[in-house]
Amino acid sequence: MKATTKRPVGRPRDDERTAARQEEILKTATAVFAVYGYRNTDVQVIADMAGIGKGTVYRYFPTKQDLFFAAVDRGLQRLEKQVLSDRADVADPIEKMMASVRSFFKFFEENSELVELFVQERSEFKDRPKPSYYVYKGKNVEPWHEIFRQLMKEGRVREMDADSVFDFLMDAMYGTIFMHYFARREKPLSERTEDVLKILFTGVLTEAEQRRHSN
Amino acid sequence: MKATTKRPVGRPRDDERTAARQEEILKTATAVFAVYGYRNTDVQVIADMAGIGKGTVYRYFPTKQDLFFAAVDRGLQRLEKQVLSDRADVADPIEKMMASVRSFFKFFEENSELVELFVQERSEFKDRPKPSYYVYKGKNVEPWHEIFRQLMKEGRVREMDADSVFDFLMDAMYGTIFMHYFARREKPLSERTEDVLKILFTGVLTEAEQRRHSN
Amino acid sequence: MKATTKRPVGRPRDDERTAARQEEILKTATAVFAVYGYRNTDVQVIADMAGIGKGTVYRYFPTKQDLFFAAVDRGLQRLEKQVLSDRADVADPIEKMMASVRSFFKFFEENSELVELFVQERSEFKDRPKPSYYVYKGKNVEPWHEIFRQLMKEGRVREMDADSVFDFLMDAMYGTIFMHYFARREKPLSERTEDVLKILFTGVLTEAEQRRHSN
Amino acid sequence: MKATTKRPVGRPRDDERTAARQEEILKTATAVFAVYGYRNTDVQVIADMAGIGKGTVYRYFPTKQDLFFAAVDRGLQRLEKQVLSDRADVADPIEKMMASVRSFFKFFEENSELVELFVQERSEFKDRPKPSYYVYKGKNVEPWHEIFRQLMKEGRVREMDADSVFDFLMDAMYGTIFMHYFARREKPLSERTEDVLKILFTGVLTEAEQRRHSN
DNA sequence: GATGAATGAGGATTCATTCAT
DNA sequence: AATGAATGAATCCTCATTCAT
Repeated sequence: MKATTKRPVGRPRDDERTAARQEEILKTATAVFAVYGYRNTDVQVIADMAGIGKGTVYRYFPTKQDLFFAAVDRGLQRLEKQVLSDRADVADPIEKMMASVRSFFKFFEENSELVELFVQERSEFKDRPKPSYYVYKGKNVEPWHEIFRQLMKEGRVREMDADSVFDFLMDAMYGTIFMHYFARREKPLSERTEDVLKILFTGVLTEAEQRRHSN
Repeated sequence: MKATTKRPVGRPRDDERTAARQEEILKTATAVFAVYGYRNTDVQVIADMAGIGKGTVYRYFPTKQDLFFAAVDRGLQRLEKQVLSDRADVADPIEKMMASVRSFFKFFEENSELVELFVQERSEFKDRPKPSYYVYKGKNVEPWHEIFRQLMKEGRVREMDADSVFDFLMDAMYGTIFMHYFARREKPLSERTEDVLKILFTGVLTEAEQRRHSN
Repeated sequence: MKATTKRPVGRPRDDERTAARQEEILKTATAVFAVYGYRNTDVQVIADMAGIGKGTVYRYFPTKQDLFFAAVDRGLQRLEKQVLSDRADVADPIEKMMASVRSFFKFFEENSELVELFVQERSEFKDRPKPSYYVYKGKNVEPWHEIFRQLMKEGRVREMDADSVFDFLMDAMYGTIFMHYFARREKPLSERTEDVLKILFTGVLTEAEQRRHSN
Repeated sequence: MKATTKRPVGRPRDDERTAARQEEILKTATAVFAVYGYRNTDVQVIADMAGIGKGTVYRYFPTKQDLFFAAVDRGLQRLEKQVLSDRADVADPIEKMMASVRSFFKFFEENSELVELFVQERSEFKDRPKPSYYVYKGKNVEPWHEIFRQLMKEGRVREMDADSVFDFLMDAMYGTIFMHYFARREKPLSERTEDVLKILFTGVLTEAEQRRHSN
């Protein structure tokens, strides 16, 4: 049996250095992948931009694919962290929704490279068992369902299938950021937030038409 | 004496055969690109699946890129044609909207490879001057604006910026199809149509909450 | 059994037409090969420039190589014809030499593409049993030897190995045209004729030095 | 404490090994290009003959063209070096000329592949800004002019345009080596040296005829 | 005979990954 | 541990030649 890690002193700094370098590589890789695309990116370029040797990159990430996935996952974690943080202090469920959407758009406005990474993940790795946004959604589906159920019980949100609402929300949100960058809109993403929330909340029809339409 | 037809005495052109073969190549290419992705697709495979020589593919499309773009454009044209056709006989503007959305979803349900092509186009050719959906949107923006303006004048749609509504509609629609395939939902896309329309039309809030929210 | 060609009248014009077309192809091919080089020349381009179909080119010349060789040979024949014609009326052997050299340079000045063809023949077909200039030289070696022998007998040309003189003459002549085009000299080739003849005839040393050198 | 050498802690460069390998590649490439011709040469063959991977060849020379040019340039440098070295200890200008010509012929006798490379350079890269022999000539033109001027002043070389003499010399020299290999002469090139020098110096005419001819 | 559509062998180049130092 | 030299599998594209019309 090997000795268990118990050497008390030694060089504990290395772990830190390792983590910092890993983060540095991921940051660089994210930027490069976003600009050139996964297939058009030469690992050498990432190494150069990170100021390290190519072999070192491979020391931290065994394959280019691993590196890419790690970059995507890092982005997802940062997204999740920011959204959770931004809505943490909000109590009212509707406000919570609004805060989430705002945070979501703000994040992608500041990290637009991530949109590219998501698209590339889908484009290159159709068969990745757990595409990233999927994971993200998975983790969030329960809390959101909870919010919706509560709002329906309170009579603030129309009685409808919680899944449908949630899916629509996700689709509208992801669709908005995708299209924003696909279509190269110039209006800042954050400025679209209120429009999206308004339509999501109240729909496009007038009250009268809504009623007529319900029959 | 025969009419002087310059010099071509040899094998006469067969435009029909040419067009059919081109269509065949595009169909095959669409399928193959969708499955393997642009970069992972070997033109040889397309040729094999189409049952022709590789040189023939290059005879019809000078580069792999040209072939890809042609496949995307063919898809767009078919989409446009179907949507226009499906809503042609609908008079009421709101019914027109509904018919469009239904047609749109139906089309992508039947041609899900196109979703892949769109994603790949963005992923590989970020700088294509006119990404396809963009063109599609461009052509449709004016008719839609017209519909919205009319509906607002009739008091059937809330007074709001027509651009915002249109963008939201596009985002929600494209977002829905993207997410549908990204997230590998199992529910058929067509079944989501009514949900999407309903939320789009009436929002998620109850009437009471909508009013409260408007203040 | 097929009828043997005995129809007395018919279309005797065809042979002429065939010959003219063959000549036309060779002329075009010479120009195109000279500009792009053998390997970089697409037979399609020759066909296009000749205003005929590619298949027709292959009807006249079974392979690209055959076409190239035919173009070279055509050039050689024209060269030989011109040189022989230009010196036909000259009686004095030294004048004959001068006329030949002048004619040679003049020909390549007017048909500089041929220089390219010769170079390419050597570059691409090292193993051609009978490289063109070789053939040319072969046909001419005997007449020239005769001229030299006569001049030596008359005491007008120094006693030396006729082969050496002939080789030197050929080398100096071909060397001059090669270098002229290789080095892209601007002075017309024809203007070099007298310089070359003078050095060839009298050498570069002064009389005094020549004598000193002979000891 | 060690001197701070930036970051490179990894495998140290081995400039010597690199230079040796580069030289090895060029030597192999020269031989292969000479035998098969530029266009008919598969870089894989060069790699195989050099006993290295194809990728390694491309690591040293980014394109096949670069490799070819490097091979030509290496040949030229060796030629120049040898000629300069062989005539370095010769003081008398005429002896210098003779030494140069002998050295030149000797070099190409021992490096006949270079003749092929020169021809191919012309054949494939007509538009290379500075064809090799051109560069060679350019570097040598001034020293040679100096020699000629001096000889004329001393009354050892006939008064004539130094350019004409130089061009003739170059043409005769290059022409001789070209023709020697084009025509596959069997007599060793070095044995032609004296013949060439003799004619170059004294011409072919007898003294009497030279005089008659000068009028 | 003439034409040009179809074919596929051939070859340059890229770049992920390995591994000697 | 870090580095970058070495490798070769993978792929796009060209174009001589064939052959149906």
